[in-house]
Amino acid sequence: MTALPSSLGAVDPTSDRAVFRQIADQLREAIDRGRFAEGEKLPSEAELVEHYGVSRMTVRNSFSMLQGEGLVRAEHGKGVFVRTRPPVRRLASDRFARRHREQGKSAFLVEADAAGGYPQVDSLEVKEEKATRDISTRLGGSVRRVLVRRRRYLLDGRPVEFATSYLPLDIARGTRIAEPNPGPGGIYARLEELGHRLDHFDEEIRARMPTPTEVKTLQLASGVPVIHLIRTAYDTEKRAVEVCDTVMAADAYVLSYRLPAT
Amino acid sequence: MTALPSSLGAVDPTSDRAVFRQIADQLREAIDRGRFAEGEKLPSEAELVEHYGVSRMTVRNSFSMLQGEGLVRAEHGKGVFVRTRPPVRRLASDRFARRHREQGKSAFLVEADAAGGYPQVDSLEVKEEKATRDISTRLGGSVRRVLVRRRRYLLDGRPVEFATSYLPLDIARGTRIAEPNPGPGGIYARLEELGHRLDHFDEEIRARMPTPTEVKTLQLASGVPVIHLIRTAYDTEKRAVEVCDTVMAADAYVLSYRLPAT
DNA sequence: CTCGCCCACTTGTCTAGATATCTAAAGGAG
DNA sequence: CTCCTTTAGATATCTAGACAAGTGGGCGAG
Repeated sequence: MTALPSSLGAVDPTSDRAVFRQIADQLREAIDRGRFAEGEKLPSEAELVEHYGVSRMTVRNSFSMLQGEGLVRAEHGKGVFVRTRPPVRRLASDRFARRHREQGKSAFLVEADAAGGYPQVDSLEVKEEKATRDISTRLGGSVRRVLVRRRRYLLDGRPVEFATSYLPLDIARGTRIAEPNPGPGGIYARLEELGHRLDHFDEEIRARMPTPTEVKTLQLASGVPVIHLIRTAYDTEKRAVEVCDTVMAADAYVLSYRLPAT
Repeated sequence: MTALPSSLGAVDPTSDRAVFRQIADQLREAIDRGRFAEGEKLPSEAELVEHYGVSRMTVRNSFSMLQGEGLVRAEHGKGVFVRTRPPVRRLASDRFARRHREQGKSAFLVEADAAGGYPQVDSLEVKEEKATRDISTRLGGSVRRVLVRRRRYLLDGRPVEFATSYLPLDIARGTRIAEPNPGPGGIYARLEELGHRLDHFDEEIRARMPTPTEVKTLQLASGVPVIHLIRTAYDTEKRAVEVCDTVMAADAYVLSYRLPAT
């Protein structure tokens, strides 16, 4: 029973609750109560082994619980730290409003400015592909090949969002939309110039754990889910002119919508 | 190298990638390819130990990775199974439309009917409490005490959502809203009868891993995040008349919004 | 003083067990 | 036939230790 800086309690080996859960409970509560501040290092495995008189695997099991809950982050060779919350991006439902496009800014830049962060876009890829069944359905059902635009957004150097846009070839081929940089106001501005006046967007939102690919692309810590948003843009002719599939680091986003009560 | 039903490959102990990751990769790919169907049992730990020639902890480590990704679910004494996706509830942005209230149905029942499931509401609790700073701010800043309505929603017997509504006392006290069953059309219908004609709702959406309490309340499997939705209802006088804090099992929901392009 | 090596400390990975508990099916008592 | 017990097989928990690998500070060579 060494004197740990936080003076954690003891565990009851005869309890129904597994020892590693009891240890996790105590650490969780200490974090919640602020005994360990954001970014602060927790006691090392060796210290907890000695304090609780348990095996190292038991302590590691506790840490892995807390990691799964997104409470802590382990750094090889350094220690286990209380996770810090990154600055969040607030996505308002008016982010695609025409008035923003007319100022020549893309939705991402508008948001980043508001949040005061430093925005970047990378891994830009533009090409033609065969549409999946799902994308084809969302685009109206008769679309076979599509123009695909992939890009990753970073805020203050940290990747936060990975987006893929799909557009019917008869609309996008040979236009500025098929170029890496579509120009001021983004592809929505170009669509309107091409005569597709936008009417509304449908957004579908899911949340789930990331795939290993997404963990790499978004550099996600364990215990951080992703928000999966699929947006379909419709023009005033009721035609679906774009599907945008977006995967966002859930700890970096708050989505915000306004619904009429009528 | 026993003949496993799925004939998984071998691992390379000299590889940079940890053995338990390689095993997890192979199982993940087998699941993705449909070699193991939804709900199907994976090979037991003992079988994989023999197949790969590794220790049991290594296999368990692989399983725990897949569990964290929400891909599989372990059942004590039975085995490890590919997770089945529950029926999802699609929450449309018109779910609070007046026309639904006027039919005397609450939003949850309207949705459940559409999905063909069997809806239930339980752990109903109605009482007065001191407002937290956050709730007070959302209700306009000057509210000290609030009426609190807590309830849990179940679909086909499975808990899917836990919601807490906060209403200013000067609006709700002594009305039908303060009773466990607020009557046809729910509390929004009562608010309108009380002269608070609803104008719009603001919704804030986050996704994160559940707290231990939420895991219990929603009976969440590991690797399932929650969607945290905070809705504020405004009447035509621009007054916030209700804040509803909702935690949903993310694997049971798809949220859907329609945004005007203007 | 600076650079590079070494060392202490940390987490990551893996082994080889032991015991507990849960499940489901088989078998025996009534 | 029904009900209880047994048993095999499954996961859950825990121990004790080993080696690998990343981090950062100290120290000695130059």
